[in-house]
Amino acid sequence: MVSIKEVAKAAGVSTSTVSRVVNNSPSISQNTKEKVWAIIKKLNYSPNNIAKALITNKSYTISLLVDVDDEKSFQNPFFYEIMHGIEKYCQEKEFSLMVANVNTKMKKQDMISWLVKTKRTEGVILPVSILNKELVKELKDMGIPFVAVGEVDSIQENVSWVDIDNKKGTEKAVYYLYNQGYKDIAFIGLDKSKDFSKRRLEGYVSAIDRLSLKISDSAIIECDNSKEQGYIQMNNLLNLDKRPDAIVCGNDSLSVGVIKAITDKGLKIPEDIGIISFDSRQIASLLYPEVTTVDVDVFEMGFQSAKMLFDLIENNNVTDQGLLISTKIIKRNTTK
Amino acid sequence: MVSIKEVAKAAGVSTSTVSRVVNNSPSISQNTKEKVWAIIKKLNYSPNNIAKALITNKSYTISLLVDVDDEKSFQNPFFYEIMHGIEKYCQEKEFSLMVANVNTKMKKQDMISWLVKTKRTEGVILPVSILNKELVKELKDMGIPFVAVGEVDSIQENVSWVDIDNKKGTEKAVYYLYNQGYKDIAFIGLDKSKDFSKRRLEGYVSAIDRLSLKISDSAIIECDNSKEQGYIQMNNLLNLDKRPDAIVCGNDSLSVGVIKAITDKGLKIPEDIGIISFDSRQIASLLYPEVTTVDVDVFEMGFQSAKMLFDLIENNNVTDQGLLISTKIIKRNTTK
DNA sequence: TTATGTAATGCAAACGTTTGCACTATGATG
DNA sequence: CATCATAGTGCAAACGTTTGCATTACATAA
Repeated sequence: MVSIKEVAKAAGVSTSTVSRVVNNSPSISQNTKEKVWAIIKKLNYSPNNIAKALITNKSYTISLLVDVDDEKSFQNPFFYEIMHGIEKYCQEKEFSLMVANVNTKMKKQDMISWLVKTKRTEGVILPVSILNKELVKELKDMGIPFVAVGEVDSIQENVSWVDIDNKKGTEKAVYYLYNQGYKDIAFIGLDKSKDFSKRRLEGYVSAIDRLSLKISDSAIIECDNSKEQGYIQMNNLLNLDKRPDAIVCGNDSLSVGVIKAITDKGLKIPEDIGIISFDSRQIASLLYPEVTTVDVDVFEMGFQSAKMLFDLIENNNVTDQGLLISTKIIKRNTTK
Repeated sequence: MVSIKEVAKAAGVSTSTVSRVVNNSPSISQNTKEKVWAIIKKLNYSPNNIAKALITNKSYTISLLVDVDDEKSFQNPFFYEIMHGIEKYCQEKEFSLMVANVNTKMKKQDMISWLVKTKRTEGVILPVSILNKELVKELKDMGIPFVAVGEVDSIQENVSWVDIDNKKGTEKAVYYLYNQGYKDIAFIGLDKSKDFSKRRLEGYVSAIDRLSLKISDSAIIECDNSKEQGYIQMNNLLNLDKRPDAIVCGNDSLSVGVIKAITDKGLKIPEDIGIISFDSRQIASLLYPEVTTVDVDVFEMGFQSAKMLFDLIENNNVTDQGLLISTKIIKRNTTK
C-alpha cells in the first residue's frame, strides 16, 4: 500500500510537506499543494490512520456499549435507530463507531478498560441500565468521556445523558385525549423497576392535575409490559362501575391486549374508548386499529448523544448535563 | 498511560522480553514470565493496540456495512441479532467491530476504500442488497476479504455468503401443515423484486410437488409485504369456490391482514384455516392469535458470517462458498 | 550594502510496539 | 578439555505518520 514516503518521493518534496498538504496546513504554497495533490490522486494514496493515531495519540474512534441480554438495555427495535443516529454524527467527524457487547465472560469493567487502554477508544456511549456508581468511578478515573442513553438519576453526579422526554410525552398524550373530548383518562403500565416508566406516570399525574381532572383509585395500574397484562388489566377497568373513556399505555405491548379486551367486550375504538400508547412505531401501524402513539425520535436521541460525547471529547470542560428529546403525538386510529 | 518501556524498566528486562511475555512467546523462562507479569499487574499495563497495529500491519478490526435507507438492506429487527452474532465472534478473536452506514454523500466505493485504506479494516460484512459487480470488483482489487449476508446469485462468482435457508423454510412449513391435516395450502406474498421471496416460493412449490398436492391457479399470490395486502389477498382467497384451508405467508406483516380477513369472515383459526408465517419473531407473539412461524436464527447467521470472514482473513485460500442457516417451525396458535 | 522579517520547506525525533539477528551463558557431547 | 547446541535475552530497525525547530530564499527596510 502506498505510503506518504512514496508520495513525497514522486512529488519531489519531503514527507512533512505531503503531511501538511493532506491536513491542509496554511503554510503551503499553492504550487506545491497542487503538485502534491496530483501525485496523491495519481498514486491513489490514502493516509494510514493507524500511524496517525499512534503519533497523535488519538484513535478517531468511539464505542457504543450494549448489553444484549439485559432487557433493560436498548430494546431491539430501538437500537438500530440509536446506532444510526450515533453513526451519522461519527461520519461527520470522520470517526468510526465500534460496537461492543458487555455481557460476556469479561466483566464490564474489563471490557471498558480494554476498549480504552488497548483499543484507545476516545469516548463511550452506553445505556444507563449498565451504569452504576462503580462504573462511573472507573470511567472518570480513566478520564474517558462518556454519555449515557437514558436519564441518570441525581445520585450519579456529573454524568452526561440523553433521554426521551418521557414525562412530557404522557403529558402530551393526556392533553391530546382531553382535547378530543375524553375526560376519564386512565394510565396502564406502571413498572416501578424502570425509571422511564415512573417518569411516564409523573407526566400523567401532572397533566391530570393541571387539567383539574380527578384520578380515581383505579386509574393508575401497575403491571409489566405484555399483551397478557394489557388484556387482564383492561378487563378489570371495563368491569368497573364507571369505566374510563381513554387509556394511556405506558408501554407498547400492553396496547395489544388493551385493544383486544375492549373489542372483545363489543366496545368501539375510538368512539367508546380512546387509546394512546408510547413509542412502538413498528407495532403501532401493524395492529387493527392502528394505534395513536407518543412518538419517540430515537434517531435524534442517538445523534444528540454522539454530539454531546464529541463536545466532551473536544472541550473537556462541558458542563455535565442531561438532554431531553421531545416527543410528538402521531394520530392513528385509536383516538377520535 | 504506562507503556512497555516502563514495564521493561521496572522489571529490569528489555522491551522485547516484555513483548514476548505479553504475547506468550515460548522462549521465555518461567522466572522472567512471572516477574514481568507481576510488574504488568502492578503498573496496570495494557498494550497499545494501535502501535501493535502499525507494526504488524493489522488493525484487528472488521467492519459491518449497513444501508439504513434501503429497505432491502438489513431489516430493523434483524439487525440487532445479526450484529450480536458477529460481535460475539469478534470478541472471541479479540477483534473489534466497526459499524458503518454506506448511505451518505460519500459513495459506497469511497466509504469502503476509506475503511480499508485509511482505517485498515481487515474484513467486511455487508448485506447482499448493496453488492453489485462493480463493488465486488473493487473489493477483490483491494484484496479485502468480505462476506455477504444474503444469498449471492451465481452471476457473482467467488463471493462468500451466508443466508437463511429460505427454500427449506417454506418446505418445512408446507410439510408441517400437511402433517397437521391441512391439504389445500396456498402461498401469499411473492415479491419478485426480492430474491429471498422467490426462494420461499420455490420451497413451497417443491414441497407441494413432493406431496403430490395440486396447486390451483389462485394458490400463489404475488403482493408486497403489508397488512393491507394480506387482508385484500386473503379476502380474495376466501371468496373462491374452493378456499384453501391453510396459508403460508411469505413475509411477516402480511399475516396480520390475513388473520384479520379470516376472523372478519367469522372463520376460526386454526380450525378452519391454518397459518404459518416467515420470521417475525417479535410480531408473531404479539398478535391474537399468536402466529406459528418459520423461525430464523438471525444470531447464528451473524455468527457464521463472522466465522466465514475470519476463515477468509486467516487462510486466504478458503473455497468461496455459500452457507445456508436452517430454520425451524415454532408452533404457536395459528396451526392445529 | 547589511540587517531583518517572512513564507515555504526540510530534518529528524517521536509515538509504542514487534521481530530478525546477535549474543551470552549453560549444559551436553565427544 | 574443547566443541557444539540451545535456551533465554537484548539490540536496534522498522511500521507511517506528525510536528517543533532549523534552514533556505527572497523581499523589504535601513
